[in-house]
Amino acid sequence: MAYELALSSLSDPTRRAVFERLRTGPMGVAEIASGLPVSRPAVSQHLKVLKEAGLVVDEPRGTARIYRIHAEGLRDLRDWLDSFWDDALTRFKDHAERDT
Amino acid sequence: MAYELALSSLSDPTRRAVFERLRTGPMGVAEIASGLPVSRPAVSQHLKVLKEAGLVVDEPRGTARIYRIHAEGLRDLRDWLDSFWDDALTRFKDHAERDT
DNA sequence: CCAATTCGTAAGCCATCACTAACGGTTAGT
DNA sequence: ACTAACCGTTAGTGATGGCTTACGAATTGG
Repeated sequence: MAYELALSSLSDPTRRAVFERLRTGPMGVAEIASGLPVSRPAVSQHLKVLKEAGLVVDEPRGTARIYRIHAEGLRDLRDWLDSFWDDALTRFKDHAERDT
Repeated sequence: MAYELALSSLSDPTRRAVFERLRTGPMGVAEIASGLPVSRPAVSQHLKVLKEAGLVVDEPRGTARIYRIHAEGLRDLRDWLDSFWDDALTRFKDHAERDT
């Protein structure tokens, strides 16, 4: 039901870069921005989108705010993709049965 | 390596509608357009994008041109998503071992 | 209490993209 | 050969969205 948000969120290259940067572990906004060719506020905006899509979670840590990947947010998208394989298999099966 | 194209292609709602319309089976452009709130050329443009992303294949059939889903085009995207689960599991494992 | 650090937000600019309308090409049938 | 059906492409327009700069909020440490 929420795979649309995950798709639109991950469609942007910079946002994917932010997301993949978190693969190395949780970190703050400034640390994410360093190493990316965009400003810190831009990263903050991207994180907001990723958070609304359920792909990241944040936690206050002093003055900083630590972000980390929330892989569960990808579940709906994954299920949606899998349904196409099921359809493809069913269609292939029907096609095979039609030849008998 | 081509999951970026699949993501950007499926990020558009209308394009997703076109893609899901083909779930019911192969059909022509006019048939896809009927039932969608956009014009036929718009559908044609979306199909071009989906084709470049390897998500659909087309085949001439008289004056018509039949499109159908090419599920294999989703494989790279699927693999990419799965890699995040692997990372999540590894991270969880490391976290558990740290507590021992 | 004051200064420094870290971050989110608002405003504005610019590029990208989806959409329509009009045209041209190709095939099937008479 | 002519007509009809089906489709792809182009040009132009309007809207969406990402980026930067500037500002304000919250917390830590001296």
